[in-house]
Amino acid sequence: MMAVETARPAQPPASNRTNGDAGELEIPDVVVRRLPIYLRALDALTAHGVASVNSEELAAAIGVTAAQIRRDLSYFGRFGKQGKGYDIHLLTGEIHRILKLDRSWNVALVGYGNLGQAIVHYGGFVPTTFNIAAIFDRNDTVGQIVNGIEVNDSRDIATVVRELGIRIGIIAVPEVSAQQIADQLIEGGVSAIVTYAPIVIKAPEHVTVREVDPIGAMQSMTYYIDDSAG
Amino acid sequence: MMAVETARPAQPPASNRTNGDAGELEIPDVVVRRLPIYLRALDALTAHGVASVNSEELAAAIGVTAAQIRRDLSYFGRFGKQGKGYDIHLLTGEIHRILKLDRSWNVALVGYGNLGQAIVHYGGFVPTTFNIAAIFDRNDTVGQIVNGIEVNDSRDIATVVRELGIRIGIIAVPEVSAQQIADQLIEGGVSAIVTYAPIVIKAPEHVTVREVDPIGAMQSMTYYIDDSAG
DNA sequence: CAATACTTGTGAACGTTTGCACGAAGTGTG
DNA sequence: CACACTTCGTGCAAACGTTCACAAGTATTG
Repeated sequence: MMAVETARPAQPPASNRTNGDAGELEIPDVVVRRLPIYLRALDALTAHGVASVNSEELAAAIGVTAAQIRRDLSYFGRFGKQGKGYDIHLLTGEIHRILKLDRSWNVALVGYGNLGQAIVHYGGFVPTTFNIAAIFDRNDTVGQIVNGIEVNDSRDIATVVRELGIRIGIIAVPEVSAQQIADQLIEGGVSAIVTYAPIVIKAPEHVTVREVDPIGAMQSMTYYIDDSAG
Repeated sequence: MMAVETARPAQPPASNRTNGDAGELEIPDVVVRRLPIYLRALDALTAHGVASVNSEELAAAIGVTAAQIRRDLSYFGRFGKQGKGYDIHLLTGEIHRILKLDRSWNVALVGYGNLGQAIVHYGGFVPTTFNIAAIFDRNDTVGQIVNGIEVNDSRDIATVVRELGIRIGIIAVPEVSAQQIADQLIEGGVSAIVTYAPIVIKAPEHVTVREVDPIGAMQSMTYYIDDSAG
């Protein structure tokens, strides 16, 4: 797939670089986006019973350079050990902490059509990290009970989201209403949005938007298909 | 969503830069990935009855700079008109041609679980551009007729894909078997793969792989969520 | 415990991508 | 048809991201 993402230069610790000492560096968004990939590779290694890994091995597993991995991690601290590599358990923990994945996040899903249902029933959600805590739709699915929660009317997004303190939204509705849904989510206090609608969502600075766009991905891949041969 | 993509420095026309004249320039993959976004914005404008647009307006609609749009398009030709802007119909046609979207592509879908079904029933497929021509699965869905085509057994991927001359594959299966599926698609002659499985797919140079990763997107967004308040 | 081997973290070099700013080319009006 | 206005396409420079290469630290072996 492909992503059109609201690029963000990173701001979290953002102690305004007083200089000298250990002034928190500005962390590129590309780096932040790679951390989940490292996490997956580490999980796979753990599943294979490996306990330690060096940057070269990890790089080979992911398909990047070892230098990139070392540099990426160095933005956040010194997690490796010279002559040895990285302790997988420790590194996994550190990345979880960095990404704030060492807690549970409630998520609001808007749109309970084919796609929304596929998302809800997706088993791959890391169980304790993301938890679909509210579902919204407009049609006859409203009122239906799914996974123990009731499908709400889309009109109540802002209210319900605010009540539940939800900070993450997933938009799985047709493109026409996507911007409006985004606005309501933001009004409700959401500050991270994953959208499947193929439009550019406008959002204020402090809201991160990531677009899931398989069609765009395909459209850009055909460029590379060598069609000369029959 | 988010994408871990096999970055490709572009190679298509790739006349090996003899120099001087109009030597086809090496086109950055970032640029190619932005073209579908331009296309969507242009479509939206057309739907609003607009016939002509300048780089500044287009940029505002997408959320990028006007210079970037002009530069991106300049890689492929001179589609604008000074003092006037771009003719939307013309530009749309050019981008379609560039991305080879001025024809129909058959696509193979592997995995007919919740996700696969959502993909098949997704109305947003530009009707004539991408056409799901083969579906594969392993379970009891094999033999079922969907949209006029039969669900095939995953074991026959390479054969069927080759017979139908399919060049694009979508992987919507659990992660464990994803690499194996990719291998079979490639064996069948596919050279573009969109995968929803959260693993890094290994593929030869000439195959483009784009990963659709909503979970990764969420995991990286939590980094930016300011959780200090409430 | 000295010598050898390994691997990190990072300064500096490099390559890529973005944005500025302006000449050239077009439009439109009186 | 001359002049004012608009907007593209692009040379150039700055910003950004990646990779090289090596000093410094850690492990291992005889």
